[in-house]
Formats: sequence, C-alpha cells, structure tokens
Amino acid sequence: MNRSASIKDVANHASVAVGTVSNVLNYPDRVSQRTKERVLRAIDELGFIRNDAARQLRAGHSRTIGLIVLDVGNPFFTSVVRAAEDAAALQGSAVLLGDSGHNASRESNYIDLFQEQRVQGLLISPVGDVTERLDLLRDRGIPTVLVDRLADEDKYSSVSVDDDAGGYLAARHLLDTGRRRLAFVGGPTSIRQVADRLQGARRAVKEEPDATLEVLDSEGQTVLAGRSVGNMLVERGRGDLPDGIFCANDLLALGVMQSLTMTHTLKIPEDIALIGYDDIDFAVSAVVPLSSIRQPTEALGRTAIELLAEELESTGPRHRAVIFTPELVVRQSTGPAQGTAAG
Amino acid sequence: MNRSASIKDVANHASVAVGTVSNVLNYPDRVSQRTKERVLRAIDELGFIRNDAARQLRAGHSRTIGLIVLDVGNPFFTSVVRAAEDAAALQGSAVLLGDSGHNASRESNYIDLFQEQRVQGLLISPVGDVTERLDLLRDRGIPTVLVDRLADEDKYSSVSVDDDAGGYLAARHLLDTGRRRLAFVGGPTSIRQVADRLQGARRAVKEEPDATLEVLDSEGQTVLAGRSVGNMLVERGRGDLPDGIFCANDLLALGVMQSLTMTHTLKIPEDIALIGYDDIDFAVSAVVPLSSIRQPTEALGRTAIELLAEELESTGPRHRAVIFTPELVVRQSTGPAQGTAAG
DNA sequence: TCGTAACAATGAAACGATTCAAAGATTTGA
DNA sequence: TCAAATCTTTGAATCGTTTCATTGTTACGA
Repeated sequence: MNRSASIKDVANHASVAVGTVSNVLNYPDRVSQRTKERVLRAIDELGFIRNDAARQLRAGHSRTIGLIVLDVGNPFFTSVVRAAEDAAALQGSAVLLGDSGHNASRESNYIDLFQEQRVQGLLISPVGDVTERLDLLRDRGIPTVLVDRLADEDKYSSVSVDDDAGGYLAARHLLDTGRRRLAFVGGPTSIRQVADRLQGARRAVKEEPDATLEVLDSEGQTVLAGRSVGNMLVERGRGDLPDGIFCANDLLALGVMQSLTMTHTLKIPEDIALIGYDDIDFAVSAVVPLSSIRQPTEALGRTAIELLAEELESTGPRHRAVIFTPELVVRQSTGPAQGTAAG
Repeated sequence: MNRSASIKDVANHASVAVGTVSNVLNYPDRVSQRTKERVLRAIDELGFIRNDAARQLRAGHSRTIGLIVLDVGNPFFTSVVRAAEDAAALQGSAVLLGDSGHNASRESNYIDLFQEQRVQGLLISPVGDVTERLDLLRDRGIPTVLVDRLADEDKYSSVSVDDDAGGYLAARHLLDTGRRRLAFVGGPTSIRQVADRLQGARRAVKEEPDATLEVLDSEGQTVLAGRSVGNMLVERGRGDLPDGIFCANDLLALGVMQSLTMTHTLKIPEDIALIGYDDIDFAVSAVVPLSSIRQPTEALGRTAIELLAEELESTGPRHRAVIFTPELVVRQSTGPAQGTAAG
C-alpha cells in the first residue's frame, strides 16, 4: 500500500465513473442513495483521502486561510488564533498559522508561502510596511484583513481594538472608586498602543476638575521596568504618592505591584489602587489580584474571518474597519479606597 | 490582471519552452546563463508565483511539514515551534502549525487537514491516543516524529526531555547548597512529567543519608495551587518546615513564593530555598528571581526536523529516540542557606 | 571536414481532482 | 403505451506544474 488511493481507484472499486465519486464528495444530492452508499463503502475500504493539491489546482483556490501573527506566545494572539480557527472551521476552511515573531523577513517568507499555496485570503497583524505586497495580493485575488491594526477603509478591511476607549475605561474606573491623584505608567509613547491608552486616560481625568494625571515613563513594557518605576515611587515617601496607578500593560502593573508590596507599608488597594491592561493569566494570580482591561480577542478573531468572507464575496473597492471596545475587569487591586476624599 | 501568470505565460513571454522555465526554477545549472536571465526577467515582469498545488500534484509530495502542538500559548512549545521552523527553512521546507489545545478532536482535524495537504511528514505532541492514525500515515508514506514524548524505537522516532534527570538536577542543587529537609510540590503524579521529576528528586535525595524528601500534593499546576500549598506550609510554623522546595513547574513555585514572602517572616532563600521547572519568562522577574530547570527547546525543535529528514531518507523499520538533558538555571531563590548544617 | 561528446532546449505525458455537456435511466401524465 | 420531463451517471477536458525522452546546438580532437 505504497501510494495512497486516488479517486480513480475508488471509482473502479465501486464500479462507477470518477465524476460520480467526485459528486458524492461535493454534491451528495446529485447522487442516488444506492450509488452513494457503494461509493462511500469503497472510500472507506481503500482509505481514500482527497488530494487537496489536485482539488485546488482544478478549483483554482484552496480551502485554507493564512494567518500571520506577531507572536504566538502572546496570549492576546493565541486567543485570536483560536477564535479564527473555530470561525473558519464553521465555514469549512482551515487556518494556516504563521508566526512572524516581530521579524519582517519571517513575515515576508510567510506571505510568499501562503501565496504559493494560493490561500483564500490572508489575516495579518503586520510587522513591517507590507502595504505594497498586500496590494499585489489583492490584485491577484487574495484579499487581506488587517488584525489589531486600524486601516483606511478605502484600502483594507480591518479589526482592531479601541485603545483610547480602554485607557478611558481604566482611568474612569480609578476615578469612580474615589481616586484623584492618578499616575500613568507606560513605555515609550512612540508605541501607538501606549499613546492611545494615555490619551484615553487623559480624557477621563479632564472630566473631574479636582483630578490630576502624572505620566511616569517606563523603559519598555516588562515586569522589571514596572518594578523600577515602582521603586522610584516608593522612594518618594508617602505624602507625594499617587492614589491610583494605571499601567499600559499587565506586566508593568505586576512589576509596580512587586515594588509596592515589598515595602510592607504601602497597601494595595487601600493606599494605592492599581490597574493594568490585557488581562493576562497572571493578573488573576498576582499577590493582589490585578484589575485590568480585557480585549475582546475572540470577537477579533471571529470577525476577521467574517470580514474576509465578505471580501471574498463582494469585490467592491470599499472595505470595513471594525473597532471593538475593550472591557473592564475589576479585581481586588482597585477595591474601595481607604481615606481619600471622593469627588 | 485577474488570474495570475502561469509557467506557460512566462514561457511565452521569454520565448522558451515550459520545461525550460521549470528548469530555471528547479535545476538552474541545466540552463545557460543567457536563457536563465531572460526567463528570470519574464518571471519578474509578469509577477509569476509558482502554484504550489500543481507542483505538489506532479511531484507527489509537498514542501511542507505539519507540526501539531498541545498549546501554542505555552512558551515551551512556542520555542520548539520557532526552532523547528528555522530548521525546516534551512532544508527548504515550511512548517504548517496546528494548535490542538489539548483537544483530541482539534488534533484529529489537523491530522486530516495535513493528510489532505500531503505534508512531507508530521511532528506531533499528541493529546489522545493517535497511534493507529499515525501507523496509517506511515503506511501512506507520511512519517511522524513524536515531540516531547518518548516513543518505542521500533515504532516511531521521538524527541523528548529527560524529566527524571531534571528532577535529579533540581534536588541535587538544593542538596549541594546545603539543604537537607526537601519538599517536592507537584500536581497529580498520574501526570508522567510530574512522576518522573519526583523520581529524579528521590534519586538525588537517596545519595545523602541525612536528607529527607517530603511530597506535597498540589491540585493542578497553577499559581493558585502553589499558593495554597504555600499557605499550608506557613501555618505549620517554623520548626516543621522544609529548607528546600522543588516545584514541578514554575507556576507552582511562584505561587509558593507568594505565600512565603507574604508572611514577612520567612525569607527566600535564607530560610527556604525554592526551585521551579521550565524557566518561564516570569521566573526572572519574580520578587525573588526563581531558580529553575530549563528545557532545551531549541534543540528539541531542530532535532525533530532532523529526525524527520532521516525518516524520509531511510525507510527502515527502526527509528530513533533522542532524549535531551535539561539544564540548571541558578538564581537568587536558591542562594546560599543561612544556618542549616551542610552535609 | 567530420564524428563525437557534452551541453541546452523542447514539448508531450502525467499527477488527481472538478466540471459539464451529453447520454442513459426513470418517472410522470395523459 | 408513449412522449416529455426529471433524475443519474458518464467520461473527456482541464487546471499548472514536473519529468524525461528526444531533438538541436556547440566545441573539440583527429
């Protein structure tokens, strides 16, 4: 049993024409019950497996969708991937996953690969500037949906999350629980996500006349960076401290939390409330469970597939940009304040 | 430019035969310099992209390798995937990644998909019992290499890590730094990894006549599970505590660390040393940087691809099981002890 | 100048599915 | 019972490559 059975073998074994076998596979309604059973039995007996290459060659397109993410290790993307796979499966497609690892050349290799494979379409959260390549793809009939990046609706469809709204949500929550002296901790504001979240926070703070927002720059977005910001705060002494801290992501927040709790004098949330962003797994299991902003990753993945399906149907020049609003997750780290005056 | 250019279009455009274009692509040495240039220019001008389906159909096999992991979100697998992709790229293949998410039916779907795609071979860290399917695959000429699972060399090739050795390494390190009252924290010992690590630790402890090993069962392998074991320890009171704790993974260790540090009386590593397993990113940035056992994930990924290549060449009935030894990573959490008597 | 070897280029056949016009079988209604 | 309508089945053509036997070209020594 060296080479696997072809549709022709099945046809012979069931004593029907190859076209009939194909019909059983693709248009079962066109085939009589009796014949169908014979063919199915033959398929089973020979262990026939459809050769996707041949099908694709004839049909002109595949049943697979390419998905290129920045980092599969990032829970955000992992979750998007899961949702996309499930949504694709529902419509009978499979997802080919590529991990660019923030590396433009890996990204480019995947685009090549997917193009050779003639995927139905491409979902991508781009690293480099790939707009030219994506334009070429579209001309060749391979539509693209940008993921986690807002795109001009004249050019592409996209799904993204409103970071400004997320920032607003976080700051508003701190304000609503009575905090007035807020601080924002975030990496270089050249990162769009960071800038947007800060902007949203500013918007919220402006709504309360007696509230202030201090911006603490961090070196990167890691636990260590958070810890050094935290240490800096601790050294300031009690009088000069914020009573609510919003970190641009959960790693930073966990770092800040480590510094503050190690003092054994400052208490979270009584003295300082703390909220992060992303709602990573570790947020729940922090020493003080961390409040956070959760991004609707499942919706992102599902919607990306839906937009791609739309692109495949209508070939209009107009596309859709779907923007999701993130969600507040309240945990212990932003519990009620101790003695601060409420607004 | 609706349908993309075929090799025939290229041949016309360059005024050569289709076979020549194919040779330029696959056997450049067989073609004269002049012709090659003409063809390459034509390819460029038409934006020709090889149709992989057609190539595959004719060649009988693809240039892709299927890789199914238990959980792409797990840093262990992420790293294995990276290494496998890089190794595959070196030999001109691409990796199609599937994430089973510990779900047997997803796993099965991926096997179907990869089989329809006629992948060259399959790397898999299996969820369910897939041996029958894998046997079928092999009969059809698709070899399999098991990843992170030891397999009978008469049946499959495999790459795995010696968990017993890892357990030994961790316990030996605690002993070498002067600890004698050891504890092992680990989930249900029905999980092979947990059992093996415990076994290795036992081996090390037997080497020191005055050393003891206590086994503390945890409910699962999470931070929370670790914390509840830690709390239990804290309640015991100082006299009755171990002086070195080995956790079956880093999450557990981080949980234990949280409990111990929250007491503000027990100090790590002076009172109790703590070592985990896996060396996840968070290990470095824990309050007390966590010592751990690092698995050679890059080697796993690379070797899996190499074994697959071997399988593709020789069709002998014998396979290879490569077992790697993990590596000790020493950080602050197992620094020198305070007053415990050394052996 | 010729014969031969080495090298280049050719183009038809094949891979395994889908498609579709045409042929064959069956049902329906009168 | 027959013609028309409907339902099944057939099998050749097709997709875009690779393969390989064949033909064409060039270089070289005798």
